[in-house]
Parts: sequence; structure tokens; C-alpha cells
Amino acid sequence: MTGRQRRRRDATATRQALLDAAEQLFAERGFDRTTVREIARQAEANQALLFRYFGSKEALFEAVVARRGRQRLAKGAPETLVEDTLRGILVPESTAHHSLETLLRSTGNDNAAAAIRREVGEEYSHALAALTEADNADLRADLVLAWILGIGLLRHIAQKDPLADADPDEVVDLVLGAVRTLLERSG
Amino acid sequence: MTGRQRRRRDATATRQALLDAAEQLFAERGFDRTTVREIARQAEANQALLFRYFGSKEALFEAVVARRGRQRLAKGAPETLVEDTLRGILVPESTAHHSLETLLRSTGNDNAAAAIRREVGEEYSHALAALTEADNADLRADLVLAWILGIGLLRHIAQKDPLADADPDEVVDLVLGAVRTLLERSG
DNA sequence: ATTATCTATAGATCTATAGATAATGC
DNA sequence: ATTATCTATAGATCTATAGATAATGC
Repeated sequence: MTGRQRRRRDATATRQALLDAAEQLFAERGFDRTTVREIARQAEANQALLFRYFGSKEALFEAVVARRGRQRLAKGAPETLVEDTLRGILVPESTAHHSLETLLRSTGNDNAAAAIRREVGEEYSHALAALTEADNADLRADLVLAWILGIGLLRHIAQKDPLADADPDEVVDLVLGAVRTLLERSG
Repeated sequence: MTGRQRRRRDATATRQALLDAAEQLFAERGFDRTTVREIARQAEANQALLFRYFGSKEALFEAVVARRGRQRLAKGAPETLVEDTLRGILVPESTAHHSLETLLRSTGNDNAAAAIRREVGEEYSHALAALTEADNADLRADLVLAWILGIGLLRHIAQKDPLADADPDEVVDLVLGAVRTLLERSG
């Protein structure tokens, strides 16, 4: 009845399993509401190993963020970056990009927010900024990212209708039209 | 050394003080990271009274939301609703509207999100929807609200530069231009 | 022998409750 | 006498650690 544990003695595999489980649970529930015991259970590892290998829950979170940072954005065409990111937030189960979801769910924790900010800033914001030539390109890029995050917040966390049940194509159409205005206006 | 408590025997005033303290702390830290002892301390009331008067932390949250629901949106001109709400999020210490901030900080808690959603849905979304005549007006209104929330998330919680330090006027200018596109396009 | 894994538990919270104390109104 | 307020603590977490157990490699 006590959850079965890993059988093989393979520290590397256990570390990976803990990182995978942590990444998924942090994205689903946020940092605060994910417990180390849940992570260990999902990884089918003993809970004490989490501390043996990572030191603390906070350090495990940092390790997750650092590992994700090494994976780069799918190198799609720059023109479709906004659409791809937006669709990733609209249909989250399809994507492997857990960063934005983790940020959405971890707003209570300053350290978590700071860690994510570093990665998200690199990964999305700079790429988005390349889409416009305005002098305040970085700010416009942040506003696009803010919109995508806000849509995820209202759709998945607040679950506010009609946005929660809206057709992704319809949302994409409306947002892209307005984003074009945002990025193209001279400033 | 043990924090001083309220002296006067005034149950109504104590209830109000608890509601005020809870509203402020929930907005600053979110539901999960606010403790009942902190609320009681800020209200200068005994912690047991919180349960005597409200029953549970969850019920206190509901009471805060219900009270705020009774206060209406400042009846500014509909045309300035987007700008006013956006400025309220950009410069949060000035506003008395804690709902959006609480939602931003309470993303880990489903009940909190649901309670806020009800109020926010009434208070902002319907009013925003009145600004456009498109058939999917409600969806467009949600997208505007999502943008405002996302800006608050990136600016205050993620504290991502350049948005975190951007001039409110510059942000308002960029966002209003794009929102005009969003609301005016025929659909 | 080394070390990955597991058991058991310390210590620090947090929400909530039971029952005592004391200030007010009759 | 009523009841607002306070004290003390139960009971349920959660992170983290100390030390025992057992699987592997030499």
C-alpha cells in the first residue's frame, strides 16, 4: 500500500525522473502547491532522494529551470512565433513548453517568479523583439508576451467564459490583428 | 511583546478590521501565502475571532469578495474604461481595486480564482463588452481584460524589464492603439 | 566496500477549536 | 448575564535530516 519505489539502482535515472516529475507538477500546480512527496511519488522515487540529489525544493526548482533553459525555442519562422506561442498557451497539453504555465501558477512565490523571468526573458522576449524595428521594440515584445500570459491566466486559471471555451482559431485571429498594430506602429 | 490586541469590545468594528486587513493582504500576497495570523495581526484583532466571525479562511475570502462586489466600478466614461483599468494595474498603490491584484497573486488556489472570476466577470468584462458592437463582443472584452492582467503579471510579479520600469503613459499609448484595432475590426 | 535507496522522525509551520477571562449593558 | 476577546493547544500538514538497509562492482 505504500507507493512502490524504484527498483534499479541508477542515480542518474532517478535524478532525471525527479526533474521530469517536478517540471510537470510545477507547471500544473505551481511551486507552492506542489509538495516534495508528490514529486517523489510521480517520479517513483523515495522522497529522501530528492534532498540527497538536489538539496532543497527550491534548488530542485532551479535545476528544472536551468535544464529547460538549455532546450531552445523551436526554430520556427519568426513571423509565426507569436502565433505558435499563443497556440501553445491556448492548448497547453500539446506543448512541452512548461515555463509559461509554471510562471502562471507560481505567482505567489517571488523566487520562482524570478527564476522563470530569467529564462522567459531570454527565450521569448528577445525573439519577439526581433519582429519589429521600432525603437522601443523590447517593450512592445514584453506587451505581446504579457498578452499571451494574460490569456493563459484568464482561460486556464480563472476559467472565465467566453474566453475559457473560445475556439483557438478565433482567438488567434483577433489577437494577431491587434498585435500587428502594436508591432507596426512607428514609435 | 505579544502583539497588542484591540481594546474596545466592538464586534462590528472587529469584523470590518478583519475584512480590511484580509483584502489588503490577499491582494499583496495571494490567498495561499497570507496566513490567518497575519490578517489578525494587521487587524489588531485576536486570531480566534477570525474563525468566530467568519468560520474559516476560505469563508473570510468569500466575504471579502462579496463586499467588494457591492462596490461598483467608478462610473467613468465608457471610452476611458480601458485606460483607467490599465492605469490602475500599472500604478497599483493608487487604486482601491484589489480584485485584479488578488487574482494575479492567487493563481495557485482554484477556489480563490473562481470567486474572483465571478466578480471580475461582472465588474469589468460586461462593461468592456459594451465598447464594441461586434458579435463576439464578450470574447473581445475578455481579451482586453487578459491583456491588462498579463501586463500586471509581467510588470509586478515577474518584474520583467523593460515592462517593469516602463513609463505608464508609453504603455497606455501602445496598448490603446492595439485595443482599438481589436475592438473595431468587424467580425 | 561503495553508495543508491529506504525508514523514521525532528522541527516548523498552519488552520481551527475548546474553554477561560473580562468588559459591557441591564 | 451576555458576549467580545483571549489563551492554549489539537491535529494536520510540509520540508528536511539522521541513520539503517540492501543492491551493485571489485
